[in-house]
Amino acid sequence: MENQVTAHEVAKLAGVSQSSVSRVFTKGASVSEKTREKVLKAAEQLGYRPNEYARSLIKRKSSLIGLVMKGVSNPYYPHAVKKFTSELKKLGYSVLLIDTDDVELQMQDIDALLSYHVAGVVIMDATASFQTAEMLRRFRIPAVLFNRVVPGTGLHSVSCENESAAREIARLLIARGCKSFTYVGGREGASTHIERLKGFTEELENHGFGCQVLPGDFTYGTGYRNGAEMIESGRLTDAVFAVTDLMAYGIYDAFRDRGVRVPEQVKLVGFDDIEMSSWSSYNLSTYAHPVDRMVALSIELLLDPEQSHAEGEVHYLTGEMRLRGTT
Amino acid sequence: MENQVTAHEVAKLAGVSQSSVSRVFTKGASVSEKTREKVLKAAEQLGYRPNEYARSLIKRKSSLIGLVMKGVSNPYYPHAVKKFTSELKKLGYSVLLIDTDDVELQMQDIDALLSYHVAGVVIMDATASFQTAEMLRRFRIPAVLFNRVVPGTGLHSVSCENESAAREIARLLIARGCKSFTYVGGREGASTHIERLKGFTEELENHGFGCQVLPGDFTYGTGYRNGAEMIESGRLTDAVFAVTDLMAYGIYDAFRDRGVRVPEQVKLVGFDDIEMSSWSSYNLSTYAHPVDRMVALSIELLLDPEQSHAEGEVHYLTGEMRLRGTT
DNA sequence: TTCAAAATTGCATACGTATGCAAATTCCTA
DNA sequence: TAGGAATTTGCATACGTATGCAATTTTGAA
Repeated sequence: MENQVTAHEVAKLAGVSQSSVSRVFTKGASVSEKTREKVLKAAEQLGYRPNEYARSLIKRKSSLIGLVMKGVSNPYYPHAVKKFTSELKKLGYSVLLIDTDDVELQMQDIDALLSYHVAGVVIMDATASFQTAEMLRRFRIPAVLFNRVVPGTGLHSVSCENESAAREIARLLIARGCKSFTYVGGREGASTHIERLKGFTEELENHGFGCQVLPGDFTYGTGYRNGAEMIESGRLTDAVFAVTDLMAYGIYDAFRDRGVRVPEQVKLVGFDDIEMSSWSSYNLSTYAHPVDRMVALSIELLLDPEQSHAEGEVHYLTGEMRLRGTT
Repeated sequence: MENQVTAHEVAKLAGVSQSSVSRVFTKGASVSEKTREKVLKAAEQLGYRPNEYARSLIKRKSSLIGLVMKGVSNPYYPHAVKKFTSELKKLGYSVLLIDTDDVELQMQDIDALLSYHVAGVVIMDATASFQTAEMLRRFRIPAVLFNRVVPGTGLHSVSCENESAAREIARLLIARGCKSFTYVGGREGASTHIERLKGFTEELENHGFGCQVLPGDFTYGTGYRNGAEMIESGRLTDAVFAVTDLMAYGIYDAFRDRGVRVPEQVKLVGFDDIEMSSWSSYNLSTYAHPVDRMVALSIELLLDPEQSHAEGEVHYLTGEMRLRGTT
């Protein structure tokens, strides 16, 4: 950085003023074709890049978007992250990554977002939501909760049609002739868990069926334990709906290890459609998130000033059922 | 950002000069306890955060580290990413994420790294290495290749003891009584592939054994196809070593689908020890990367001026064998 | 060819912070 | 209490770029 090439040096070499150099690199500014060529040639020769710090400072506008996640619990997120970075890059934004579950660092993370005056924040981590949301509101930084809904924060949410998807799954299992049902859930309070539980149990009730509800936390391990316990306590049902694919794998493996066959004895459905679900070891029926559309909408909400300063709303997008071997 | 609170406003409220405010937020600067308190109080009241753009500009030093990855092919990387962000945050750095496999955006990605004059770059993506490495050298930006070695770039590499680990795996399989061997590889040219292949085949040769080598690309799908083909062409061996866990899963599933039992008929070993390997559906024997130490060393190399400007070296760290159900 | 309109250019300044320097204050010792 | 050393403070400036304004050049029509 000490040997930084500046617009002044480019200007000198090109025989123009610093302003002209700046205008060449500022879209929407007017420069003659002749100077543009001279400047670009000199710039290439020197390896000039506009200094983003000076630029953001003078424009009073950041080109960074904060991406807040916590750990790597679910392979579903890396896909979304990649989509975000690609799409944002096309719009000229870069991504500031916040990814830790160290509570002591959380304040530092928020500081970073504020120090860089990020143009917006995407939150993929529920636990950070409350503290962070407050700060974001205070500093009027546009924010979107991705795949979660946290009532009362006033932030925009972009989520999947969890409830109606869960209803669809219920109807599917009924149509397959199942008579008894289990729902294995996620962390208490998580909107994905709440909404999927609601849709599933209500739809079953509409058709005159009850539902066994088991607690979970979105992890494979807990899925496995739930699956094992269902068998050992004799509470196995005709159908199991797991709140995420990851938990479904655990349940499936617990069944397989104990000789319970899927789908012959039990039908199993997950949620997310992460890559592994199409692997032959699981071949899991599941509900696919409309990830690309969710990302696109999130970005739109963040960057449209109309939207981003409006009171937060919840946007539910429709995904698609993927029928595979477990039903 | 338009309603940015500046050091001047804090200074006015606290009744001191802007310089004093700056000194309170600059570590190593000398301020009296009295002014510090006044300033901190005023700062909190106004919600002041030093503007990182102005700061980086005047100090001519970035607090950003670029993290370059490509897609999400291997669940191994998210763990490393998280570790990087946490450790870097402790040192006062934030992470600029580059994550795309869109070739057209690659130049823009490099521009971003240069525009922000990142203090260093961690590269987790082999394909970007060549183009990017050249740029990084030209602009004297410290860089570390993580889990890959690309000869001739002059960049530091932090990697796992692939070769000796592969030898250890060969000896293990021999000790288990295997007589015929297969190696299923990764993308041609990838250092992890080359080194593991070399260690494995050489050690087998030392003991008088040959080895069938099958081409691969690090993906589950190709693992599966290789596994299937081995059976269908009658070239199944006593032991199979896959270049990554991900490929091992594919091979395993192909075997399972065709009634070939692991480990009774075939012993199977992977590499990486990602979380799934301990799941009961695979319970895969594998070699665990020393991820934490690899990350720590990478950061050390990046931030130590002595190291970062020295000619790049390859640093191999020792991991640990994880014996599970497939051997 | 001439002259007004349009386009382009350079000058000067501002963004918010860090820091060398000199002035002001505090501290310590005699 | 005096007076010199040490600490703290404010002033002024610089970092590299974008942009309003005025000066200059180019364009186009008569």
